[in-house]
Amino acid sequence: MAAKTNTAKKTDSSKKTLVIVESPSKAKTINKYLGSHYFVTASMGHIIDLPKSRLAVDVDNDFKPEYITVRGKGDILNGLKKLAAKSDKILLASDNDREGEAIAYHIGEAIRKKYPDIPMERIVFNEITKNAILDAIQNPRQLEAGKIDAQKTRRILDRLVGYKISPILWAKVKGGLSAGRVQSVALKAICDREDEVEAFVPEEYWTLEAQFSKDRKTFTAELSKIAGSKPEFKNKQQIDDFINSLDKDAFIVSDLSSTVKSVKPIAPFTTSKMQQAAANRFGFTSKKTMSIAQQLYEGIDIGRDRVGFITYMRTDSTRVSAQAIAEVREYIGKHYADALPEKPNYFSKSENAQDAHEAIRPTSVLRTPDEVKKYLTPEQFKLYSMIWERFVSSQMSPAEHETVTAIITNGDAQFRISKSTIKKQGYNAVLDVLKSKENDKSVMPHFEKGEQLKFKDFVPAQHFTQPPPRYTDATIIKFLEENNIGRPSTYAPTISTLLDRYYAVRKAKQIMPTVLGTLVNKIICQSFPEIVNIDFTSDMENRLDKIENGQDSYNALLHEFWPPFISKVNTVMDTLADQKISLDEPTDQICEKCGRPMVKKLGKYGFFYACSGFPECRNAQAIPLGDCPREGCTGKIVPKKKSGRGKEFYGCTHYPECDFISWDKPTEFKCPKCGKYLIEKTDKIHGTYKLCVDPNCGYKQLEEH
DNA sequence: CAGTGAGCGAGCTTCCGCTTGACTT
Repeated sequence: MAAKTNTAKKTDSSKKTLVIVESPSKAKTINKYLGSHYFVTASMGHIIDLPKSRLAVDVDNDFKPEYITVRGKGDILNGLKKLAAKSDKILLASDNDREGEAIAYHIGEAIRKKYPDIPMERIVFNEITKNAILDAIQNPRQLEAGKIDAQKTRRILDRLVGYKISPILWAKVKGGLSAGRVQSVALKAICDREDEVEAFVPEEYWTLEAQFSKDRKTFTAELSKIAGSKPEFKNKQQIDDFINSLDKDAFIVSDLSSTVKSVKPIAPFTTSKMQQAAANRFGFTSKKTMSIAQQLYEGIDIGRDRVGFITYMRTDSTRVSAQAIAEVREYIGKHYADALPEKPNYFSKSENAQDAHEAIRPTSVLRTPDEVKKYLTPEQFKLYSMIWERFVSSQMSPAEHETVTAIITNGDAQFRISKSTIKKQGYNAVLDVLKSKENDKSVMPHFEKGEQLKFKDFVPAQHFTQPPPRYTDATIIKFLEENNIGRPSTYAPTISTLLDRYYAVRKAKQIMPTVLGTLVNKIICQSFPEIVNIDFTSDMENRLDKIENGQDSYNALLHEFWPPFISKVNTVMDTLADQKISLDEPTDQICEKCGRPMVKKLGKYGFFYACSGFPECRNAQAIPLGDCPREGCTGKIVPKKKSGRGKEFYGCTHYPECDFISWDKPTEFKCPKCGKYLIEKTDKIHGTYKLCVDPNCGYKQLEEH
């Protein structure tokens, strides 16, 4: 009897508790906190989902979804089951948000099918600290049906929209195209902006500055008002007339004022803000930013240890753990004592943040950029420095700027000159960017009120109004985030989708629609205006919140949405004519074989030049990326592949007469030294830099920043 | 780590949201 109890006890204590999280890096960290009585492992995101190959939603049967194990995730699921068999308890610890709840539910169900008796609990934490994890384990809860239902509804709605509208595009335009709740809104924004750019008519206007001398120095004031309103000069005649109307001996300093402005530091990074800042400061694409951030998150070798440098990089929260606040306050107190506020700064969270993770911040502020530079690639260093600076500054005191302004009057005309100085550096002390801006070079002498000034010259300047800027990675992400469309994990992939489908191209950071993108957008806007209206997603989110709170049944939204939607889909499919407008774009190339003009076409591998005489003339050419650098060769460099597969390389169109060949893709830039094209290289010492194709030339252009 | 030379135009596709490596000389 006693022996039996003993055995049972022994078996029990030899079993462990299984903790399942989403990210393997997170699993590693938590493993360190929990020790040997726990298995901590990762699901790597969703493992159960709708199959990719068919709709898999029974629209006649209450929208019952058909869920399967995601392709390629079978091994992970089996691994989880194996660990489950060795465990006497399972803690479902996926992220604390709508998707995480669904992941927990799916994993729980899959394991329960095989091992119905292992007890399971749901635990959540929104920071990866030892205390937070131990606290979560002490306070398990049940799965939240509302969240799971909300996720299911979201998933099905997106499936119905995407898989019902895309086939219309296949039928009416061409195969392989796609539409969806998120990508189609992004495409519409890009097309709308292009329309504005095209419709824009620049208007001429003139501004006026006046130069004076005082104390043997020249200073400049700009015309700010005439008779109390903003000056408007449309042409040279108008500005000349105005200049002639002024009395050059009547410039009087009429007013002096000074204002002190306090500028608060901004919140630490969320995903979208980090992507925007990295795009604006370093010109990184959002894809590149995320890949570098992933490296910093997963860990960098420092000596014999490997540590994660930043917290999780896909987040919509600006929240910071108490532990990190304490650490950064101690750091600020030591290094910037006069910029340590009495209390920590808190930043309100965005309305729709699901708040499963902290803000993006360094895992330890003690790893200063300078100290860890030697472990990082140049690009990792740039991104890490930016994250570190933003976080430290976010917990510092405001900066104070003083602006002194003098108003100079002449009749009813007012000129002004102002100069800003930093009174208190505050959080700026830690920001590299702003340090360089400090030396304001404008001259501002000391004035007395009523003083008459010694006039020197007028400087009129011609300007033209500028069109609105096209979207960039930074601004399209800002647009999506502000309208709560898409999530931190999808901003970068959404841009990639638009580029992969050839709906848009990126030229010198600007995102512009192609002929195809414009056509697809036109069809969707005409046939499904409600889907690409930004209210569609916010209305959906409101309904999902109600489902989550139990105020709405999970499929009421789908029952309302579906009948008018599918009837519209059917009508459009039956009535919309094939889009016969040609997607071909004219070029200035002439066909070498028959002399007809070549056109730019879109094939399944991207754009190419083809003879406009197709099918009589089947001449086709790759799009040249630059001129052949060989001395005396008039060929062009085009992308090539070994029998259609493998890594792309670049060769001369005059092959085999010219055998120039290279792995390096030409950039759009020309060498300022010899005129041949530049290539881009990345290495550990210089980061990404441009280089002349011709090693004999040797020109090298390192990136600034 | 080195390695290199096709063809596209009509042919089976697609969503959003979680998460990382992986096709195979």
